[in-house]
Amino acid sequence: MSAERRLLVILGPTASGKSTLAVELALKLGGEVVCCDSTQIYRHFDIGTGKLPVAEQKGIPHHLTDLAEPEDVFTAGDYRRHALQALGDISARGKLPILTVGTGLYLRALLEGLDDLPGRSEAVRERLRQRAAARGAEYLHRILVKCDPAGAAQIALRDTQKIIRAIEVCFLTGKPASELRGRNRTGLTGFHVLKIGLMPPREQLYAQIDRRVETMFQSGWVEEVRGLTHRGVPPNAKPFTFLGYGQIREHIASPAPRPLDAIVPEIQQATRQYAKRQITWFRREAEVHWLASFGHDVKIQREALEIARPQG
RNA sequence: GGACGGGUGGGUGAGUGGCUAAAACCAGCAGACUGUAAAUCUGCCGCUCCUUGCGGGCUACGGAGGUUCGAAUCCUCCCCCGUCCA
Repeated sequence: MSAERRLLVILGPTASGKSTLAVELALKLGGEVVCCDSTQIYRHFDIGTGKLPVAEQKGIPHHLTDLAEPEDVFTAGDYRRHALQALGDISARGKLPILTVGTGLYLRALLEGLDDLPGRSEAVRERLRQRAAARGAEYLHRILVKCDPAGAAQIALRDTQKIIRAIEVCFLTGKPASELRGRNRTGLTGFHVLKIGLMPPREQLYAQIDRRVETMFQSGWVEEVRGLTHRGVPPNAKPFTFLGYGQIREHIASPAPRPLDAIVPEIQQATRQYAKRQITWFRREAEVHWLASFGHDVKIQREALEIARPQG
């Protein structure tokens, strides 16, 4: 039996410096970076999703970005499949995979696996959406109560998105979704996982977020979006739901656009709220070595290296 | 100087005598979340006390008085703000 392979996980809210830390650690530990971010999956959406510019990658290979076209719907299941492949490849080359995690669900899907459930069915969803439009959102919840009472009890009346998924699973399998949960789930095996979490003080994080959004605009975010619309990416493409992209798209498309001065603070605010949701999720993550500052902080980089360095 | 309109909790803003610590929305805080997850959703949100309860007390709708059993709501005066007429 060969020595167990290792996986280093770096998680933290947006703007906490995960990418920078990952590159520094990769340089010292012979690693390659694997992104775990639901937005960096999409091609051509670069600035606003915070993809690390090639110049800052310092020659370290980065994986699992730019896997999907803007019109695609990429899901946690898709991510899991790609990630397993990438981890295997990197390890086979004798390199250390370093996962930078912004999307908690994707991390969980990779580490703990997903239940063996059918994927989305656009046909089923379309039918349900039509019914919801005709009969009201709470009508869907009543359908769910009929096909999966236990599951319905766990989902809020107005949480249409989760209700639709639960009904979808019922329709596709003929069984209540809640009954199928937790069976046949296989997590990641064969890897020793080490998690490092970045958690700067809230005030500093928020200030950093505000600065980062400004920087994105200075780097040509608006021009990027203009290019996307010229290229014909439809307004209802999924990536236009990502922070900022929808607002900027509208700003460009509107005959009477609101000034950027009004839009920037809104995007900063939405980003802070997003960071809070990430923090809520990550707090529950087990066995994380938490570091209370930013990944670009040299002191933190040293601490992280101490933690990550293989023991004796 | 005159005529209107308006001043409500961190913000916008509803409320014209009791059912109002005051709708709704936003912000803020906390939380949930296994195939859209940068999504979606939930709770709290004046202060305070305790036996934590559809519990008690206090403060609150520009200011000061007044009417009333009872006022954010009615009256008087004053102070601000906006629009219009001079």
